[in-house]
Amino acid sequence: MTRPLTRRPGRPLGGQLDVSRDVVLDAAERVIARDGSTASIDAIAAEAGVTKPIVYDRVGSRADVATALAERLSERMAVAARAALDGRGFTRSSLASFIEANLRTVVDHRDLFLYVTGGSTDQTSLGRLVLAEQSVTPLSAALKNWRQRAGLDPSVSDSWAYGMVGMLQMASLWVIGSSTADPRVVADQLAELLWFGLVGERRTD
Amino acid sequence: MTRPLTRRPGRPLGGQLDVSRDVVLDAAERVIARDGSTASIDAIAAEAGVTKPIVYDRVGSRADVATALAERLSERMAVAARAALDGRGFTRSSLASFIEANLRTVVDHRDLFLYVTGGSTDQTSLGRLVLAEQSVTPLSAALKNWRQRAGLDPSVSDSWAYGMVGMLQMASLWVIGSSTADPRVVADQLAELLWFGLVGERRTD
DNA sequence: CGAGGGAAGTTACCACGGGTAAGAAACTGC
DNA sequence: GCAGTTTCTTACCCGTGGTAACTTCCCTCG
Repeated sequence: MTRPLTRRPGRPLGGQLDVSRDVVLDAAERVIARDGSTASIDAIAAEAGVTKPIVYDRVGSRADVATALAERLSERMAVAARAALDGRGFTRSSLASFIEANLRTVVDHRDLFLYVTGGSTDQTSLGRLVLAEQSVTPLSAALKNWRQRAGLDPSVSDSWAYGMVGMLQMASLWVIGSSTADPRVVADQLAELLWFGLVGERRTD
Repeated sequence: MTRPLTRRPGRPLGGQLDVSRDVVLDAAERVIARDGSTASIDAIAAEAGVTKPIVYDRVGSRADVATALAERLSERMAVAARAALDGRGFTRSSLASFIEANLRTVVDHRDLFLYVTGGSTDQTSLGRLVLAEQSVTPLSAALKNWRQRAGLDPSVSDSWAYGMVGMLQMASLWVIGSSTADPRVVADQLAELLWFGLVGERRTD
């Protein structure tokens, strides 16, 4: 009766695991930061010290992992944006700060951003929409609120929110990939465009 | 000496194939339109009546296929945009037409758009940048030219071009996925934003 | 006209990633 | 002590991108 050379399936000898959903997501972030945005579920599980089915149990499929990380990233972006605004009113300068904070957050989490906006298996692009909506929804609400107070047509809020988020995402991608684009300058130029429009003359609000 | 049940590798009996790069890309478009944006290389090859290595010989890797199709799509968008403008000057109304033409082109080629902007294997998102640049480059040039003539700072052209393309892509994605968003309305609202800016009062250029 | 060599394409294969099924040890309650 | 459940692992399946091996055609050259 020889012991098999390789262990057969079965619960290991150690006690109960204490691997929460957040521990798995933390591991995912670490491995993405270390190995890039192509991190596999296996690698994430290994980093968390567990195996693949645990990831599926605690978080879900790869798309679910991406969505969960998207929530973290957009939350971080919101925090940075709030810190940059810091009670200032809605001005051209504060808009530039808002954009710059978003760009810098993406630069600081380069591979996480790429993982989240990048490839999944099936409907990748529609998955990207899911991420975007986490930023779009509050932005749309803020725009609608502001337009209503100002006596302007609030129905533009959705289009504008999607458009602005898309603008930010593409600018982030550009800044990430280009060595010449400076976040501060890009943010200022995009603020110029959004604030005054293509034909707007420069004012000093 | 029995003949093997399955053919071994080897050149087939028929004459020379006449499958050009464009034939493969045509097949790719058909299968994407039929089966959705998750079409595999195998499926593309089968649709073209050939096998996988032919696709690699004529076009290249999956990323190369996506890039080639991106060229086709952006060319089609440019054609539609030119037709929509049709010699009109640069006005708010023509801007709306330009945006609407782009949105409608994407809607008409829904799955092709998703294939092209969607998942590849490695650096998906950076691949998306490659697609975007096909639209960004001419747009940036046009913006720079126009700003210079108008005596305005032309250095914003790159930021603005990337931002506008990102805005268009995200709006397209939204329109594709939403049943309520109407291309004409969205285009008009985005034109409003881009033309006058967030705080611009409405004029009637 | 026959042999040799490249060109052209097919089959078969590999690696790898997402996702799941089967199974063994450890707890739990009686 | 012992059945039943829980918890986790190993092992597996399948699809896809990408490539190697190999066979046949065809053209050229002696």
